[in-house]
Amino acid sequence: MSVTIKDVAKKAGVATSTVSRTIQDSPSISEKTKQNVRRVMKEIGYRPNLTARGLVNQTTQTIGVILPVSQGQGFQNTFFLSMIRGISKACNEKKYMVSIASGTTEEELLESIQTMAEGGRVDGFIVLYSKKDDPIIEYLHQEKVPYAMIGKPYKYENEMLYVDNDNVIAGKDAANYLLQLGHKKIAFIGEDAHQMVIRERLKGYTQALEDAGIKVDQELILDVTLPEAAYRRKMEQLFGNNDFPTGIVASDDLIALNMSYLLSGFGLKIPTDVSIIGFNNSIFAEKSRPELTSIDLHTDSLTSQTVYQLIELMVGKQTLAVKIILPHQVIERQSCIRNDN
Amino acid sequence: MSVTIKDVAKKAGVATSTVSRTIQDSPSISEKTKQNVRRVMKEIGYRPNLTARGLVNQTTQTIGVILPVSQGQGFQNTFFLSMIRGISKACNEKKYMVSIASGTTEEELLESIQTMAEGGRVDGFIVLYSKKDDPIIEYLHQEKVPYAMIGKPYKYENEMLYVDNDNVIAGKDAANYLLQLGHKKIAFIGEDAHQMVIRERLKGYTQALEDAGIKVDQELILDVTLPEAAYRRKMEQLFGNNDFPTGIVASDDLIALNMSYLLSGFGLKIPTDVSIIGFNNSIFAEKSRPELTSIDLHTDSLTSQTVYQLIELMVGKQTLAVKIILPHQVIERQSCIRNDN
DNA sequence: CTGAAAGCGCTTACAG
DNA sequence: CTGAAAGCGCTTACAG
Repeated sequence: MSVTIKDVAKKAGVATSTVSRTIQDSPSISEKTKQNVRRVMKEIGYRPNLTARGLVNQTTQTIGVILPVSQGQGFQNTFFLSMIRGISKACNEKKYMVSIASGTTEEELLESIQTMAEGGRVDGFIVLYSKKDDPIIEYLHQEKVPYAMIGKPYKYENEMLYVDNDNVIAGKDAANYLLQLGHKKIAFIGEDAHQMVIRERLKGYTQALEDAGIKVDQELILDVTLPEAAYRRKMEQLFGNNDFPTGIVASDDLIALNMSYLLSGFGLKIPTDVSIIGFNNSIFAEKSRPELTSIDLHTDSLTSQTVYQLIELMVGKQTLAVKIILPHQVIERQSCIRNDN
Repeated sequence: MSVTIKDVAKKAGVATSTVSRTIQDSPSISEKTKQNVRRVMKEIGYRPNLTARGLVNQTTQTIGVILPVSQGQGFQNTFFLSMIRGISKACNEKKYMVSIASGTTEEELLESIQTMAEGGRVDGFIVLYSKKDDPIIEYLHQEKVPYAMIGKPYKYENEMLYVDNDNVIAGKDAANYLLQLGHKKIAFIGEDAHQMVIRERLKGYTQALEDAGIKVDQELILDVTLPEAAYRRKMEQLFGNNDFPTGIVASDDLIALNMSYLLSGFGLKIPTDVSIIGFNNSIFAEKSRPELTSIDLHTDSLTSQTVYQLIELMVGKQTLAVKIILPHQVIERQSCIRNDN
């Protein structure tokens, strides 16, 4: 139905191969012919059929993005969407397309990834999460499908491409920021301790406290995914009396936001009573009142670097297991103040 | 590199056409041959090359999902991700893939959509937003690319496929819910009045109040996208004295969540002082404390219906401009109580 | 019930 | 500098 290379060739009075070569701007075609062909292409509105091109080149110019199996990832929502957007942006620039692989169960996800990979619909994948014993990673690895991870791998760390922040140091910096402001009793609130990111940030938090000569109290560490009742009890324990923590490291801006509301239930205000610092420097950090001090992770570079590196890998220019660690920085806003008790 | 239909044919001692037909489970092939061929396929790990198939069938089995140009859509984040997940789920089921079209500018978005559409990489699109004078819609319409909208179209309403809630009635129901609880002074907080959804919900809110014989006070209507200072001033005006609204209709759960925090700044508590109802019945409604009463919009059906209908349209089984309006319902939680002043 | 052949829209050696 | 031909991995009339 649409106009093909043949139509262009006929109308321009050349062979299809000549048209193909001018599309690729091959130096073996004279400038004159190229111009003529280009004119015709414009005239009849030719657009190359990417499917046909893909078939002969054995390449699809598309990257698959793998979302974690959906469940309880509530607070991470915003992170994934910005990842998708960032990847999409970098891909637009490189003339790649992006496909989404997602599923309600691990089987569904794997199935979808398999048909994409083996059906030749993507050249490679970007995995947006990291967890232990992940059959998806196992599959990609076994089948030697090109892939990259945003985050820190549990396994194959030295054999795969990944882009990440140093979340241990980031966690440390968050805690240090509060320590430096004079806070002594600092809590850590995270979502789902099984996630690599959270574990690392928690580790950094722990180190910072230890380095400051403060004994780490397990009671100060809270997991949002705790059952309702248990969570409520712990909150009561922590903030229900006068000896409450004056500082909080929240593993995510949204968690910080929710936290501030919960605190108001105990009659505590941010930052007057409690200082809080989040991660991601997301839109929520800017939109919440007071504006949230947050650790910026350069998510833009996270996505663009991943895309560029993965493309190198896919076109075979590079086979090394490159790791890229991006810097982070504290963005100071209004949710933290000095505490000199 | 990978195993093709030819390999299967040779090993099974049949022609490639026979292999192709057994893949499609054609009735013209004997059960015996099919079984033999299937065995061989399994044995040597054959997976059809979707690109090749797409080339001959002139179909790609993929749906493009169009995200709005990114800017200030903060609170909607969660909505788009759940749409992507829902679409992906329905597509997995129907053996379709999903590609993402997104851009930082309208030009970038359009460009990306064009190469997808004209490059033959998608069979159709789902548009996840609705706005006035949208060049994207214009393009899709002119070029007769199959597409569907989730939401209510500004233009071509009678010529296109869309799936939506009745947001006017939903807005009305939200306001009525509060009215019925005895609230008289009810505020409406929304994000970006240019969006169709918000306009509709606001309209419903207005109607409900009028129907109840309450004059609608423009001061009670707040737009989150207002500049910082102006927003703060309006909040002060509304909640800075004793005559504050006792009920709030928030156009989104996240806005409601943020609102509750802001209110705590005025010493007001949910639901003791102010009752609040949100939209989307999102994870935030469940996770916030108190749990949020919210209007469920059946987002799952929103996505699945859209996918099914769009597929019908793409395969040409249907050319009508179907509209599907999904029901909604109030999910009662703990953020609203009676008010008998 | 099965196979040989043409074709989907491109690209790329190979000749000239 | 340009063209004729083969081929990427499939599907589908057309014959038999």
